[in-house]
Amino acid sequence: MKEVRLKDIAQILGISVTTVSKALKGYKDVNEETRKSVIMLAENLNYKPNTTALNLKNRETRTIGLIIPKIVHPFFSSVIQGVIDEAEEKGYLVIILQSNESHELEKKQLEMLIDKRVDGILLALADGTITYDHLHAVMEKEIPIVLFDKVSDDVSCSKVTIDNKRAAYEAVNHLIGMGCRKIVHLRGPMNAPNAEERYQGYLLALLNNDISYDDSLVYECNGYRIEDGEAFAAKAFEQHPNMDGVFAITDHVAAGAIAFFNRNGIKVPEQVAVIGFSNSPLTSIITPSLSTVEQPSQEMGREATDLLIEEIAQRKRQVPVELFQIQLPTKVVVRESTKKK
Amino acid sequence: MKEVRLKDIAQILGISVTTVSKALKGYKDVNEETRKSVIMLAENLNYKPNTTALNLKNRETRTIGLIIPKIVHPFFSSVIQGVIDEAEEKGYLVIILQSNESHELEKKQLEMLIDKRVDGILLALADGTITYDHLHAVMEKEIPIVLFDKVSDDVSCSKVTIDNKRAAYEAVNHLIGMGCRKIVHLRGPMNAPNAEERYQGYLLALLNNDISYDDSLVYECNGYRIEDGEAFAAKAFEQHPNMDGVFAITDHVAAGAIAFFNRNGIKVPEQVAVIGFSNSPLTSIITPSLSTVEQPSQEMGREATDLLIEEIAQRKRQVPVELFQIQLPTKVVVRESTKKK
DNA sequence: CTGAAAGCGCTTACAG
DNA sequence: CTGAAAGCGCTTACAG
Repeated sequence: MKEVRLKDIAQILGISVTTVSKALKGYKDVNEETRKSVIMLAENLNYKPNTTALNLKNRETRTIGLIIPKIVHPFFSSVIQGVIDEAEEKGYLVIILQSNESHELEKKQLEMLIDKRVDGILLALADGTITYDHLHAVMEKEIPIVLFDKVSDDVSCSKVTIDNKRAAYEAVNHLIGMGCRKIVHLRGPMNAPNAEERYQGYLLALLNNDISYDDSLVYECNGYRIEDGEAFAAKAFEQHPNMDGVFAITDHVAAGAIAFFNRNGIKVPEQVAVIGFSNSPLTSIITPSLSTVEQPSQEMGREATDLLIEEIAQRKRQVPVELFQIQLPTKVVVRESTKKK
Repeated sequence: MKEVRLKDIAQILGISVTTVSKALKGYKDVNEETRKSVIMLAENLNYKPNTTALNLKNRETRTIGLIIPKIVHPFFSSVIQGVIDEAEEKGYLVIILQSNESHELEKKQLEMLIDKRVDGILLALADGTITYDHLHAVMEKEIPIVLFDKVSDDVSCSKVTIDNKRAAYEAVNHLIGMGCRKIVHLRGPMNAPNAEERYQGYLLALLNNDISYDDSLVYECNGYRIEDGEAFAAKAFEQHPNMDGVFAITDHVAAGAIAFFNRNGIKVPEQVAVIGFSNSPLTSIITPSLSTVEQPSQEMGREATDLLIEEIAQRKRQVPVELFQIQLPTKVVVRESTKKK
C-alpha cells in the first residue's frame, strides 16, 4: 500500500497539484468548493504530507540532537525525560546519543547530528573533553547549541547549570548549623569545574562561619562509586578520628561513607553527619537515609530545550541571537543522616 | 556560511553535477583525473551530502523510533542504551519517546514516528494499552516493528522478552533450595501478562518440589513502590507468622518487604528469605543485600534493534520477512537476603 | 567519458 | 480562481 501523495489527490479530482497543496494549506485563493472536496478526499485517503520532502524544502527537520555522557544514570535519564517532554510539546523530536564521557565519541556524534541536519543540539560535556574545537566548528556553522550541566567558559553559547558553589555552600552551612565543626570534604578531581565550584562553596561556608580551613580534611576522590566513598571515609576517619561531618561530591560517595561508618559502629548522624549531592534514589533507601542537595534535573532538560528552540526560532527569523546563562536553584533535602543531634 | 552542494563543486570545476555525483560515489565511468579533482575539492570544501535530499530520494531515513513506558527507570534506561549503541554501530540514529504507560500517548507517538518516516519502530507496550489497533495500523503500512519486554500475542511481529515463567521458577526454586516451605508471593496485577507468567513460575516451582499450593500466600500488589512492598509484607506476616520466604514481583517490592522485616526484628534471611526481580541498583545497596533475578536489559535493547534492522533490510530487498520470538536468558543472583541459613 | 533530463514530494512566486 | 514552472539537493537511466 503506497503512501498517498498530493499528486494522487490531484489526479482523482482532476485538478493540479498546486491547487491541492494550496487548499490543504488554507490559502484563500482557492474556490470554496474545490477546497472542501480536496480536504474531504485528503481525509478519506488519510493523506499525510511527506515529512522528508518538507524537510528538504523548508531546510529544517524539527529534530534536535541530545548528547549525554551516560544514559543509565538517575540524573541524566531524568534530564532526558525533561528534554523529550519539552521538545514534544513544541513539536520537536529528539535523537539521543551517549558520549560515554569520551572526547572522541562526543566529537564524532556531534558530526553525525550535523550530517543528520538536526535543527539544534543539546550537550552535556563529557569528562574526557578537554578541547573545544568540535564545538567551535558547530558555532561557525551557525547551528544552535545549548550546553547544560557540564559546560565550559571557552564556548560561547547558551548554558543551563546549577550554581554549584552556592549549592555546596548551603550543604556545608547546613552541616555547620547541625553543630559540625570538623567537616571532611570528599571532593571530585581538580580539573573538573563542577568539583572545583563545590569545593569553593565548602570554603566559603567555613569562612562565613569562622571555621578555620584545614586542607588535610579535603580528599580528592578518584572515583564516584560507593566503594570509593568507603575507602576515602576510612582514610579520613583514620587521620581525623574527631571528624564530625562529611560533605561528599555525590550521593554514592556519601553512601559509601555511611556504609563505612555503619560497619565500624560510628553513629550517623550523632557522631558524624553526612550530606551528599544530587538527590538520587538511593538517598531514601539506605539507612540512615541520606541528606543531600537536590538538583532540578527535569527542569534542566526542559530549560535547555526551551532555550534551544527559542534560538532556532531566532535564527530562522534572522533576528540577532540572544545567549543566556541560566542557573537553576537547588535545595538542601534533610534526611536522617543530618537530623538534629 | 552556506553548506557546500554538488552544484558548487560542479561550478568551480566547470563540470556537471552529474559527474560530480558519480565521481564521489565511485562510479567507474568517470575519468581518473576528473575523479581525483572532484574528490580533492570535496574534501577541501568539507562537502557533506545533504541527508535530507538523500532521505527523499532513497525513501529511507536511517532513523528508528523507540517508544518506552518510562525513561527514568533503571531497566528501561539500560534498554535505551542497548538500542542506541546497537543502532549507532549499524548506522542508525534513534528517536526516543515516552508513553508514560498511557495507551493514548503510545498511539499518538506511534503516529508521530510514522509521520516522521522512521525506517522502523521499537516498542515496549504501555501498561495502559489494552487494544492493539494502532499497532495493526503500523503493520498494514508495512512499517517494521519489534516489540520487547511488554508484548502481546495479538500483534504478529518480532518480539524480544525474557522467559518470565522460567525466571520466576528459578527464583522460587532457589528459595526452596534454601529451605523455604511457606513462600509468600507478592505478585503483580491479574491482567498483566508478565505478572501472570511469573505467578505460573511460582506455581510450577511449588509443584515440582511437592509443596502444596496455598492461595492465601499470594498477594496482589496494587503498586510497585517500596511502601507497597512494606504494606503487603506486613499484611502477609500478620496472616502467616510462620512464613519463611518471599518472592516479590520487583526489587522495590522486595526491598519494602525487607524494610518491614528489619524494622520488626524479623531476621532476613534467617527467619524469612527474600528474593526480588530485575537486579536493579538498589539490590546491592540495601541491608541485607537483595537476591534477585537478573534481566538482560542492554542485551534486550540490542537484540530488538538487531531484529528490527534486519527486518528493515529484508523489506528493502523485497524478500519475505521472517518474524522471530526471542527469549533472553535470565539468572538468579544470590545475595545476603537468601544466603544459606 | 560526460551531461541533460527526469524524478523523489512538496511549496510558492508568477502568469493568466 | 487555477496551474505551469522552478526549485529544495541529490541520483541514475539514458543519449551522445
